[in-house]
Amino acid sequence: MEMSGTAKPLTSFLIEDILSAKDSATMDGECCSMKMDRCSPWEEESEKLSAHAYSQESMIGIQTESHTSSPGSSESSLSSAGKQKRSRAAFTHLQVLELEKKFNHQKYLSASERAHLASTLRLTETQVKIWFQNRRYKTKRKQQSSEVCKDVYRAEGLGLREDVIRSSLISSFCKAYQYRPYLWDYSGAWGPMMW
DNA sequence: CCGGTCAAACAGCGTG
DNA sequence: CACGCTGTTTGACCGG
Repeated sequence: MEMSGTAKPLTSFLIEDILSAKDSATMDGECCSMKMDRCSPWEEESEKLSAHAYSQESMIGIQTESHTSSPGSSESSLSSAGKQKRSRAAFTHLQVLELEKKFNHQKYLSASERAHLASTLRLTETQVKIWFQNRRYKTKRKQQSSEVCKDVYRAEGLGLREDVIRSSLISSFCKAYQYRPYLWDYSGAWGPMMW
């Protein structure tokens, strides 16, 4: 497995900038206990996202202690109590944004980069690892499906024009990401590539 | 309320 | 053993 491992730590200054500006007020107070799914600093700005992030009240608080960054041990707390419900943490706007930025820079992280990113974002290393794993898989699937789409549309029998193809792709993209505005933010990878 | 969609977490397997 | 890939499960959101 080749790790790129050479990209500059673009994340750090961005995070520190934003955290120092926005975060110190909100995040340190009620979230110092580090329920990671409760620590969105964007609460007042994005009702949808915060609703998503904070609706975890009803969920079993399995994951809340998990960012002591001992990967594998704390996160899979299904085991501990036998059969607790799996908790599904909703990462904050900021966390996803920075993960996306990092991902656009490099698709693979070395262990040290992952640890650094995890601590910067106040996630566990496992969460970062899984996020990158899922992200790579999603990117791959999206590429594959968009290629299939193009192939289908380019089939001569259909006789569809380029603008029809484009608007179709755009509309599906819009639909897919209407609730995740942060995903519009990046300029790399498969963003422009799709059209 | 229901079905579709997204995404975090997980399981299973392969690789070095 | 750690990590990756792939597919699945699960929980939350949205629109109809």
